[in-house]
Amino acid sequence: MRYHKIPDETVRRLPLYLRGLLFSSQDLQENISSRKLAEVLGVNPWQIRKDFSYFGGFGTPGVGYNVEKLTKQIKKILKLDIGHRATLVGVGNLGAAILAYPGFKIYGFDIAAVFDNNSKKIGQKIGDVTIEDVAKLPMLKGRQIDLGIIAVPRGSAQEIANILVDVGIKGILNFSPCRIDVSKKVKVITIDIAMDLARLPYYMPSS
Amino acid sequence: MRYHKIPDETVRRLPLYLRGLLFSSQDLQENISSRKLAEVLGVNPWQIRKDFSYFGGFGTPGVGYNVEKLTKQIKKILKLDIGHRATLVGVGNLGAAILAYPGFKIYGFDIAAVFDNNSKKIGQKIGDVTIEDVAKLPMLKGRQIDLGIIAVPRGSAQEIANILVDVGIKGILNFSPCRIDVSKKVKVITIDIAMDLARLPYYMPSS
DNA sequence: TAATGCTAGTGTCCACGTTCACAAGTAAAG
DNA sequence: CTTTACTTGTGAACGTGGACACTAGCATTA
Ligand SMILES: NC(=O)c1ccc[n+]([C@@H]2O[C@H](COP(=O)([O-])OP(=O)(O)OC[C@H]3O[C@@H](n4cnc5c(N)ncnc54)[C@H](O)[C@@H]3O)[C@@H](O)[C@H]2O)c1
Ligand SMILES: NC(=O)c1ccc[n+]([C@@H]2O[C@H](COP(=O)([O-])OP(=O)(O)OC[C@H]3O[C@@H](n4cnc5c(N)ncnc54)[C@H](O)[C@@H]3O)[C@@H](O)[C@H]2O)c1
Repeated sequence: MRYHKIPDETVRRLPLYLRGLLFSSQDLQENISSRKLAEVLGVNPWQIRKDFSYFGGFGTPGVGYNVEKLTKQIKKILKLDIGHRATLVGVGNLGAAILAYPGFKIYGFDIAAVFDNNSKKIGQKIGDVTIEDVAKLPMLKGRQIDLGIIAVPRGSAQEIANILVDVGIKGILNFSPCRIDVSKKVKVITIDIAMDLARLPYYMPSS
Repeated sequence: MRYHKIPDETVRRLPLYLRGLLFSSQDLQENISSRKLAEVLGVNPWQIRKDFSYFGGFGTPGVGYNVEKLTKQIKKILKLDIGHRATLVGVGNLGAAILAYPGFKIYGFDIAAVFDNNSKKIGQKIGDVTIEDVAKLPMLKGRQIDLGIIAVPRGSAQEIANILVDVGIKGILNFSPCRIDVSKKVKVITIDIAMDLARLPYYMPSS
């Protein structure tokens, strides 16, 4: 294998492959072929092989990929081999749903601290975390948290992001429908659910 | 302007432009330049102009784009000029959050029917809709609903999707972390929040 | 050992999308 | 009218990523 810059699109797909491996590991097959994995996920086999080839040979011709080894490799590439601790800011409708969602665990994420500014919510315990006052957010340093999840109203998102960056968070998942401007050292991914819904009608045959 | 196939990536960005126009329309400026809009959204001006150019000239050189006209045009292209009625299936943590979310309105969406299979929830009224028994989902036809939102556990997602297709839904927004297989006539967009979070660490400097 | 069947890895070509530079158009000021 | 400042619209160059075909490797069977 020669040197290759890894395409962003490949990185985008790796979690999908990982999901496929983790969810279909009930099959208890030791090996899985690119054809089989592609079938499960609804993608092309050669896309999968190409993506993996950027990182060196995982598989064995004639056999496929060892599920356990492949899973570990992808986790390592995505830096999910070490667990990550996240903080959630804003425990409203969406925040509460995220907090209750078990789906982050399979990727090794742990929501270890949550904040809100509503005095009625502060102190409440949800699952095994207690909602803290957002005023104390700036003191988060040293609690080994490297990810931030923003679920506050749009007007407060940038402000919260600034604090998160100050306390050393390296990645932000933002649910507010707005741009967030931070140091280039920090990666921000914004999910705007309404925007995704908005492009659905375009593809629908006009009734 | 000649004939051009509209790139998918352009369609993906149109809702973003629309969001920018709708949220910054408090400025009450009659016109907005591509430079200004780009600044607000954090994208490139020429990308915006290129995207708009696929649909013909919206703007006026030296002046910019008329905000109202542009807004209407984008809505028309995305088929958001006519309102859309959606049904939500699964009123759990996430479903409830979506139901409470006012952000769909600006794109003209209305969640007009919601379903669940939990007898404790059926009959409950949230906002101005009442949760109906999912067993009655197959009888949705004729209620002028063309969009479906799936927020049920992974194992039930495909089953619900099949019913939605049967009753004539043309577009599905799926929050379950799984593939959904439907007729090619129906557009499915799947949002997997955990997957987005999972690619965040890759971009973070290893501490 | 030889033959067969399956699968990974990869070089190459092609399609698509982004970037850019510039011509052409508008408005306002001189 | 002329000049200046600004903005759109777009052809063309460029870069990236996807589709594919083919080689090489492994395993199983004869
Ligand atoms: N609910 C959804 O389905 C949904 C979907 C997409 C996007 N969003 C976005 O997610 C964000 C949250 O949505 P929501 O429905 O949970 O809203 P919400 O009003 O239910 O919750 C917001 C929470 O943030 C808290 N909060 C407000 N300002 C704060 C601050 N400065 N610091 C800390 N906490 C603060 C509030 O006390 C509240 O608990 C919004 O930006 C919304 O646009 C929500
Ligand atoms: N909560 C989150 O933040 C989150 C994030 C990403 C994805 N998701 C996904 O969204 C889906 C829902 O998540 P949730 O947290 O709301 O789960 P949940 O368990 O809180 O809610 C599921 C709801 O669906 C109902 N339901 C179950 N089977 C049904 C059926 N066959 N027909 C109709 N209703 C049915 C249940 O009664 C319940 O009310 C899951 O697939 C989950 O993976 C959730």
